[in-house]
Amino acid sequence: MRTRLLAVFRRLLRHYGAQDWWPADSPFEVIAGAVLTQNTSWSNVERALANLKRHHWLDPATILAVPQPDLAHQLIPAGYFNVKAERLRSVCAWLLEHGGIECLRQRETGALRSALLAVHGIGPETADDILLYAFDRPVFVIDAYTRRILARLGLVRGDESYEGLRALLERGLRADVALFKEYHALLVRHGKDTCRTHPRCAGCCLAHRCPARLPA
DNA sequence: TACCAGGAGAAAA
DNA sequence: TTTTCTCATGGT
Repeated sequence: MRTRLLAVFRRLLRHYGAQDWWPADSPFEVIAGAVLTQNTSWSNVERALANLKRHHWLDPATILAVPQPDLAHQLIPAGYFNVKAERLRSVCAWLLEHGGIECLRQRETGALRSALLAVHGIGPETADDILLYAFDRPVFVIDAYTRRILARLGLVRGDESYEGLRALLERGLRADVALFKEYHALLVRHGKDTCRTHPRCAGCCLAHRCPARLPA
């Protein structure tokens, strides 16, 4: 498993180059982006984040001080703006209640993950985005791309539970923050890449050496 | 026009 | 417990 997972990683890295995720200037921007990107394309998230930056609102205390309708208005480009305004406020309240990001860094990964999952609006994938990219914890993020691509490559079944698939990959690769960050980024990069031979294939190119994208 | 995108929670079955 | 519905904008 480890050998095959690393082989896929090396092929993706060779083909796309390092993605250097997460695109953010601060750990809090990672957290905000993780909430805003739920079921939403990143280009739309960038517009909402730009709105927050323009207003100098990209800060937990400020976001809590702003009236929720005003916050929601700035989140319109990211879609689900009422839901996301509430979720962003929930995670900001949680951060402040626990002394902020740097204070939370003292916590053990399992305890931190449980605490994150208890926050309204933070599910497994969002929690793991935050743990890996904001807290530098060796947690493998499972998203639709990961499941689809690795299933098409025959490395996993594809119908595993979120936790089952995460455990499978973390055991297979061993704890490596830098590897997990780059691997997830490359899977997303590949998943977004539309194959000219097989539209919306998301992964077939690696599996079948699609001539449209991978040299024979 | 219909579908999808870097999900999660509530409601219904 | 599992499945379905809701939230919503922007690009293809």
